[in-house]
Amino acid sequence: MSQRFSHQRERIYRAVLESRDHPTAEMVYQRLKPELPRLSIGTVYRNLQLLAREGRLLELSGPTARFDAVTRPHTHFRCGACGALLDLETVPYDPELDRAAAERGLTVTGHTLVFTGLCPRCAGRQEPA
Amino acid sequence: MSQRFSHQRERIYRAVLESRDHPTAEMVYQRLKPELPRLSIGTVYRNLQLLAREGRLLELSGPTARFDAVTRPHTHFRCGACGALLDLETVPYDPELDRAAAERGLTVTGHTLVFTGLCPRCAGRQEPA
DNA sequence: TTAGGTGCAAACAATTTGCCGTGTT
DNA sequence: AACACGGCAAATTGTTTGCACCTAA
Repeated sequence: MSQRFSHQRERIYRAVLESRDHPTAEMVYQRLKPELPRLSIGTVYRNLQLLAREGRLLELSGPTARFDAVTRPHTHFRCGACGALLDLETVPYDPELDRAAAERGLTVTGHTLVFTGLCPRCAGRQEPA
Repeated sequence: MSQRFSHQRERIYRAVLESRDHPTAEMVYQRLKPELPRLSIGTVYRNLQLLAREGRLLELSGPTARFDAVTRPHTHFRCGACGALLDLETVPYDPELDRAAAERGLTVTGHTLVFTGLCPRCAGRQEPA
């Protein structure tokens, strides 16, 4: 788990830090390639993942797509350990949020609110289920 | 755009409807396989996608992973047309939400709130950018 | 009859991993 | 010297698509 200083990691981190568009791994790769011609896409994935695990970066939207027959906007909880995706009661959120989007000229058709953390089962274990 | 009745589609829809775990395409496929041995995974993907477009199902979490160097929980907006991912000002949401999760024994470490809709640029066009 | 739907397999795309030489401590 | 790191390419996964046949309307 210990880790040492790495040039590539810092460059990857800064590439994200200096971006305004929430880049994908591929986008980070393309941006760094001119400066770091020997950089490999695998390294980008490895480091983005590591930085996200450390909390230096935030990863938006998880891996595989999941579906829900309840189509009205509601709230989910994703267990970071076992990957379970649970429903939460629909709790009204501050409508101020919708307004904030509208003021920026954005047409809001819906929203997704996902909590992340640990489910009771995983919280009581060393190893995830 | 017209569509006719399809047994598989209904079974796929019902499989999601009767699940409590927000299944992936693969999970739906595995569950239906015993009853529909000739079902193919491609059909499952095709129909889940179609049902989601129609609004009969909700698709959670978008396609490719995107990263953000702002790690405190904040709000995003995804344009459904061009895929742009924008930041919204951090607007406080009802703290009731955190409490609701805690009451279910869930350890909440963060949350992701993503609005969906159209960005100003795409809202003013026929064809997405 | 005539589109739309499906199975099957091939094609793609996104992400991960093994191997082995390199860099950091 | 020990062990983390990075390049490269192969391997996995997740998802889409072309094609020929099937089926609802």
